[in-house]
Amino acid sequence: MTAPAMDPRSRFFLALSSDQRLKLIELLKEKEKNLSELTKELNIDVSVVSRHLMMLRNLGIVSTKKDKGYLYFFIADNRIFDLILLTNQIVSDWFKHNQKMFG
Amino acid sequence: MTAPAMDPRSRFFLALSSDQRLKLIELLKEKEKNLSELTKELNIDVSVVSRHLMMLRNLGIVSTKKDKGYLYFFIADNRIFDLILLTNQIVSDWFKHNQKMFG
DNA sequence: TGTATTATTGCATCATGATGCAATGACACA
DNA sequence: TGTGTCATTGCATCATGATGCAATAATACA
Repeated sequence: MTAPAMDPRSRFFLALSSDQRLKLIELLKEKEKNLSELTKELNIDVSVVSRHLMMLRNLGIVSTKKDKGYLYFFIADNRIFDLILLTNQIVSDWFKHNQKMFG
Repeated sequence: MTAPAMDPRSRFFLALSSDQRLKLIELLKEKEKNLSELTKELNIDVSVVSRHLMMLRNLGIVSTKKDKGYLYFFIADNRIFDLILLTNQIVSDWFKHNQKMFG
């Protein structure tokens, strides 16, 4: 199942299947930020952060705008937060229901 | 980022990041089915289908019940359909907005 | 103009998901 | 008890995502 043949929805979920990319989305919820700011908050190489952001950009989750020499990243579609919230609820309920497995 | 250390939400999205697993969820929307029935509808080995289903079970998306010698798989939490519907809308709007890239 | 900062990309390496075959276990039923 | 079906798991292989280093391109600014 290579990239271009993959269903866009699967690809979309794949973009969200990373702790660090979810963290990036969370960080951008506050306000738009550039690559350096975002890199300071995660503990990984700037090239990795850049690639994570590229993945989110390619799916329209994140957009960019140039301003005074900085490239600012921001959330392109706020419905992503509804999606993540609903996921939090589903996962949280599941964990409560199965606390024996994780307690 | 290995399995147990991964955020459950990332893991959840990972489970949805596969055409075939999304297809399985779709097939189970109609009614509960067993492994043989599901395997007939996808074009892959039964062992692969079993593993896909296991992944969905581990995240509480799919549950099972034994009945007359068959193991029936069914959707455990119907909110998964809300999630997928919202995703369809986001992805669809994104493609419309960028039709030049995909037309 | 020269230097430092910002962001991306090539490359190599490692980890992990995807797949199919074969073996095994569980179980219904003749 | 023997046989066939159903479902899972071990194993090997391939594809792909994750990561860090280094190089490059673009550009702000002294």
